[in-house]
Amino acid sequence: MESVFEIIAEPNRRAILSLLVSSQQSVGEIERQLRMPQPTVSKHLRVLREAGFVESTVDAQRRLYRLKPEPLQELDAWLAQFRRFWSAHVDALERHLDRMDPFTPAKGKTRKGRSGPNREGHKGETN
Amino acid sequence: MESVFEIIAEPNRRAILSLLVSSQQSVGEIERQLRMPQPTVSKHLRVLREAGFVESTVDAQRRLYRLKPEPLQELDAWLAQFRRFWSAHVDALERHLDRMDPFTPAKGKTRKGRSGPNREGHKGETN
DNA sequence: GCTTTATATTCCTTGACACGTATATACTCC
DNA sequence: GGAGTATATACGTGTCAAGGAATATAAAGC
Repeated sequence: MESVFEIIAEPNRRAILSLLVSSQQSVGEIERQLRMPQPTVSKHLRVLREAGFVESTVDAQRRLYRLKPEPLQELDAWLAQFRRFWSAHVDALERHLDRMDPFTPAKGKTRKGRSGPNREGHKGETN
Repeated sequence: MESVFEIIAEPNRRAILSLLVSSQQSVGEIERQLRMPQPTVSKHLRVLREAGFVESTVDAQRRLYRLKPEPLQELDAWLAQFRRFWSAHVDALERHLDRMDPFTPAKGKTRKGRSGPNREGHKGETN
């Protein structure tokens, strides 16, 4: 249970994070809004806390939990390497479609069959 | 094994994705570059393919795998909800530091003290 | 057709983790 | 100080996925 990625793999934890994005919440509030048993909430909060996703503040018997940005930024940083790719991909797709159908009325969808070669060295068919 | 998040929780799968971002690769090339057993590569590729992260192209006995953008964009979309938060957080942190240490030479910016109340209702100490 | 090369799949074992239930800790208020 | 409230932890259990080893599928070339 080390990496940022494993932490957010759990749906309940993602729900908690999404809930905390608006404002800090006590354990009880999370429990009620997400309709999950209190021990479950506490356990997930523990994981999130130890991974640096949240921090807690004591208010009498309550603990107020709020988000910390660093781990999510780390995730964002990992994702960054793919952004270049997918913008390039959109361009390539557009060129590809252009080649296939020069008469597409831009945003229209009346595409017809094609006959030209693939871009790049594709030698077979997509699975 | 449904969600995008569970898919990328696995380190080897992330390695494969990172490898494919530069260009498409055959199973053997992935196997050699990442130094993992071939069945492992094939199994992870299967997961990635079924989740839409990659697609494959047949080239004789080889299969060339390449990235598909959609699942990663979905991840990016989820992350988007937190971006607002963490830009706000940077501002808050700066105000906080201002308050704590008025004399920090902080990268050339002379910080001055302040006196206003905290934002939000913090009532205790951070753990 | 047989061998080599490339990839996929099956079977088995193991470990991690999420959950429920029960209990512990801690604070408040009367 | 005892009851009530809020949160954390411990323990036992079931599930599921990752890994290794062996094998299956399939294409290429001689």
